Amino acid sequence: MHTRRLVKRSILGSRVYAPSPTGDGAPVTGVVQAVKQENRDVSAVGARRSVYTVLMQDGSLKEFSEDEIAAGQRFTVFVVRCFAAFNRFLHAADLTQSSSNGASESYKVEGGSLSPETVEEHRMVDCKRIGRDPDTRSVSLLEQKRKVVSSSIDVPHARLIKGKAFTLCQYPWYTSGSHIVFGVRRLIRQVLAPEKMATCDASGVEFSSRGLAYVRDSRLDIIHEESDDTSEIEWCIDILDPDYNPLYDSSSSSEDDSGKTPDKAFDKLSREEDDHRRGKCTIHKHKSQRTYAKQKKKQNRINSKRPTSTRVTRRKRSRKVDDDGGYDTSEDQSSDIDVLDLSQRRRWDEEQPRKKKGKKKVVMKKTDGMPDLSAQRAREPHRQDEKKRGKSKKKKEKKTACVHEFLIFCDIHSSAQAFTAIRSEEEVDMDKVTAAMVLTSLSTSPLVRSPPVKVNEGLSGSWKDNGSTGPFTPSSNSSSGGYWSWSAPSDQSNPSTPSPPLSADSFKPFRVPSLGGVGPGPAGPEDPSLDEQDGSSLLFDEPIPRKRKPSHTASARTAVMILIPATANKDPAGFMSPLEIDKDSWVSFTWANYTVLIRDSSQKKEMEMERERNCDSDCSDGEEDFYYTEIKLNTDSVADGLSSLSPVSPSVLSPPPPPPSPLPSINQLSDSHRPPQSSDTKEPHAGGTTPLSRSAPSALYLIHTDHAYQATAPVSIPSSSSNSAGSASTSFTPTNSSSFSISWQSPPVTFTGNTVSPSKSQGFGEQRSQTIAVLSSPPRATTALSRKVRGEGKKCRKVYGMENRDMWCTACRWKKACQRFTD
DNA sequence: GATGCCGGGGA
DNA sequence: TCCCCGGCATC
Ligand SMILES: [Zn+2]
Repeated sequence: MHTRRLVKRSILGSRVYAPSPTGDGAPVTGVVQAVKQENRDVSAVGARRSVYTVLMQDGSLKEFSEDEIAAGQRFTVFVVRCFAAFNRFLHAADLTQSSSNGASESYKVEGGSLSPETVEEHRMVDCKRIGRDPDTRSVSLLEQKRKVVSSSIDVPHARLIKGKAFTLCQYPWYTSGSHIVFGVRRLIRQVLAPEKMATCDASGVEFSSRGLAYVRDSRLDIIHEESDDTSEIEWCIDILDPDYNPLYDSSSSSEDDSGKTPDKAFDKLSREEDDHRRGKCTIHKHKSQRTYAKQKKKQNRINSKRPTSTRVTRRKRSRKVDDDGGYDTSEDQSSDIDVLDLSQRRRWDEEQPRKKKGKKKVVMKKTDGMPDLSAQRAREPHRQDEKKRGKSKKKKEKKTACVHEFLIFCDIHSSAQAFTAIRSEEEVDMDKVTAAMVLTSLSTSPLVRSPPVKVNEGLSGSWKDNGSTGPFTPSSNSSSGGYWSWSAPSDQSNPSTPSPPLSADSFKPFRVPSLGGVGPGPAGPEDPSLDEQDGSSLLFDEPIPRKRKPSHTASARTAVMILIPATANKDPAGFMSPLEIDKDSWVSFTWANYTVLIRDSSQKKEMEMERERNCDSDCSDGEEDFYYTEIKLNTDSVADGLSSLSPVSPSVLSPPPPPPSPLPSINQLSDSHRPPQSSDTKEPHAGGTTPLSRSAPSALYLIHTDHAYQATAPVSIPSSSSNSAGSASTSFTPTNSSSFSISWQSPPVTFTGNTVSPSKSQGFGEQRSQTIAVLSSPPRATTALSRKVRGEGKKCRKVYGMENRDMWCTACRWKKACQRFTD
């Protein structure tokens, strides 16, 4: 299968983690040089195994089985898995373990406690226990993937919950005891198939109702919700009014409940948290406001609902979570209450040791009018059955869409769906291909507005700690539609950049402020300019290209996600902060025990292009633009962070062949090591700007997804140990860069470096000169310039088809340059 | 093979 | 000037 081939290819050159020679946990990195197939009967998986020849840092070549180098791959999987797990997590009331990190800081959203292991566990559970020991690395990768897949399949079920959960995450300050007003969105456009999802854009969503929810521990109880059209509601919750703090509201969730919330306690809590909230909420507010504006229609209704009345009772759907990780989604229109159990936050309990049934039983109760979950469950027993759920695919998908909207990782979601779809069609064995596909699909998925999810937890994570800023705070502004924005946690004033008026679609870059602490202030101060430039990072809003559209389209969407486990100890690898690569273009937040960095490169690219256009400087033609853009991207992203990447020199003609060999440890990439030449980076990242690098979570995994099904092999970058030095590290090879997926357009990780266009790697200046040169040479220039480069966009012919030739613009009819769809 | 369009040409 | 079309560079 073609795909398969692609995958393989992409694997080549990928950085992987190999078991450490010493046997202890620290893995070693290497680059895959070759992949051999071994036909073993891998009964279980039914797939053949691959043996990877990896070039180790020390220059030696070693062969590893898939299992052994799973890390990299694992990453891919991991991501998926994580999400799936997350869902589970959300659902599972039991995750009591909250973990590890003492994260119980105040606001942590619960997700924080998920440790990889945990994830694994859950996953396993979900997966029906395939019988693997999560910890065992020996498990074959395939197997792992498989599992993952399966779990991801489950995802759809969780959509609602997920959405909620995420929402909560976004607003970490809503801790137990908080009340929130939420909105339920409904997807206007029903998305039935993953394919279509791509088409779903933000416009397809509108608020259909609002309600009040109470955050209890990690659970989000929907106390009251109003909506007109229940059936259509997808139940994505959006918090509309962060400030609203109906202390008086009741609805407690305690189990027993009667519905009363201990106001006092609650109050206390709220107060306690208030401070936090305040600061954090700021930006948020913006969003809210906007939202409000947008949703005016509904507002009327809503208003009435507001606070005072707290106990509502209407329920439309209810959902429950099981301890065992199973969750119930009763998404049906019928249920009234939604309960979200994020995890166990003990806080509330502590304060009010209420009754929790053993673990978290999820049973939430609603106050008055809310029937117990169990009751509901009873009502909707069918839902409980997972299998059943599976059957009703349509439903699932539909809902998923909803979730999609809210997740930062919408893409992922989609991919999950895509995957699901694929799987359903044929029992696919989850192998790399599949995984790759999943990832790929991720990138294409439509995101409606997906706000970045931010979990502000008190992770021990290094990132957060740094600087004054505290946890990550992406400062983004709202963008699209004003839907999402993050607020800065600690600062009361919103540190984050004020949201400048962005074009509707534009997104500001999320900056990860001083993560390292080294950096100057939190957000933006460092480089305002940067913001502007890279801001594109998280634009999920742009119009979504059709799925599977060629990556070339400007709108191609790709997303890179990096998860950095907070559990440093566990993960041996060192880590590098992607931020280093391009801090401005990454959106980061913490999730569970991970620091998650996401970047939608396409957006970035788009922005860049836009900018370029505006500047319209040298490059006059499309082609030039294109290149220019590319360059820029590389520059910015890669160079910026990696600086060294640049193949250094500048000779235009000869792009430096990427030396596959030494894997530079990312850490080294850090500023200090930057090669002087990096030139291009426009942004002055002064030393120390790469905060991330310093802090370091232990391992970093990176995923790269790309539109075109070029499956990119996930790369895991273990930076291991050495922060310092430089031993091996030299500079990033182009390859690496690609692995980092900085330049989305470039082919998947081909190790060969992106030969794609040498020029790309060059600095601007160089580029420019090159351009000039070209122009100067008459012959060439003429030829080149003479013919207009074909625009990327579809023209009349394509749009309307030959059948409707009459609909074409005249130019098209005459075979002249299209006037209607100009690029 | 399908497109997008330039350069020619006929009417 | 309006329309077509061959042909070629791209996709
Ligand atoms: Zn046209």
